[in-house]
Amino acid sequence: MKEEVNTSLPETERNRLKHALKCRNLRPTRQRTCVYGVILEKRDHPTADDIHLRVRKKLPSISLATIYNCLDTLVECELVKQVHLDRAPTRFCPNRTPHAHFHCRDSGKVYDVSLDDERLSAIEQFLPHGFTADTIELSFLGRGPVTNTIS
Amino acid sequence: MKEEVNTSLPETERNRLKHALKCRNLRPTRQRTCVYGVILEKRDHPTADDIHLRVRKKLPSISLATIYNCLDTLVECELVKQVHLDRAPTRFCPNRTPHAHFHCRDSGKVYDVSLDDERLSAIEQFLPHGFTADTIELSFLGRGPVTNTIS
DNA sequence: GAACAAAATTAGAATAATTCTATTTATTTC
DNA sequence: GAAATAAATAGAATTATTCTAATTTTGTTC
Repeated sequence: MKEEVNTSLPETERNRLKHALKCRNLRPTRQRTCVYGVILEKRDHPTADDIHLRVRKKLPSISLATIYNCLDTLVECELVKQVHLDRAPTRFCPNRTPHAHFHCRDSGKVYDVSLDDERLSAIEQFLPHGFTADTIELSFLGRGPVTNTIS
Repeated sequence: MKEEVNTSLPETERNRLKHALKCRNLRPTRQRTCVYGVILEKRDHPTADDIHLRVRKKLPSISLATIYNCLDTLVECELVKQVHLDRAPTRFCPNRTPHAHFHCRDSGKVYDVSLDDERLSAIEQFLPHGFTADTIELSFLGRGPVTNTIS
């Protein structure tokens, strides 16, 4: 039995997802759509576990294994990027434009740092002859701008 | 009882370690010395587990927890860097000069990609105003130079 | 639209990485 | 050399991720 569940993914993104999946002979299942929706909804670099908690509000029976499956598919489709910081669980990011990440030691927050074409190609040129990269990950660890505190 | 074990760390590195530890009021224990020695010996970006196996040849009773403790200390002392690739265990690298990492999809090998001052400061300038980073991690995922294969 | 094949999901177990806790051992300081 | 502190230890605990085998869903063919 197929229940209709609103996985509330805006038209543009839904089409982007459908298209990217179709190119690879994969199906836009409810689970994949919903996982993608949740990642787009709150762009705070959630872990698989965070995503599981959020998706369960819409698809209460979804398992963590499926979350990982869906995420792997989305990464394959280049709709989502993985972020590897510290000895911490992998985080996921739907920002498809070239960008780096900044991880604040104080707040734990992760910020996107956008990279224009010039910067991106500068980085690509770091590679010695014979090496080609399909994925570049750049991350900073430090302190972000001082936020107001009660002092 | 103190057994003398040769942890075979060359003079220069031994001094570097001693100095870095002293600055932070930490002690150059046999375990720390040996872990550092092993990391310097074979610069293949080993995991904590790899390091455990290697150190045990010299200090057979050392525990994995101590390996992690020592590694954390060495990272704190800026003698060792952590490398975070994929959803894989953290690797450790004794290259103290600025460099990026290249991870080969085919062989799984990790290469250091050295960064001169110019490149490093170019990267630092990516950060928006108000952000300061003490650690920068840049990694590439792709294919390395083709090695000879039996075809 | 029934029947089959292929793809995807599922629960839960298994594995593996890392951290924690409580105890023991070693080192420094007085 | 005793007290105080730091570090190491074993092993348990926790957590992240993967795997397995069974079930459900989807797509295709007749």
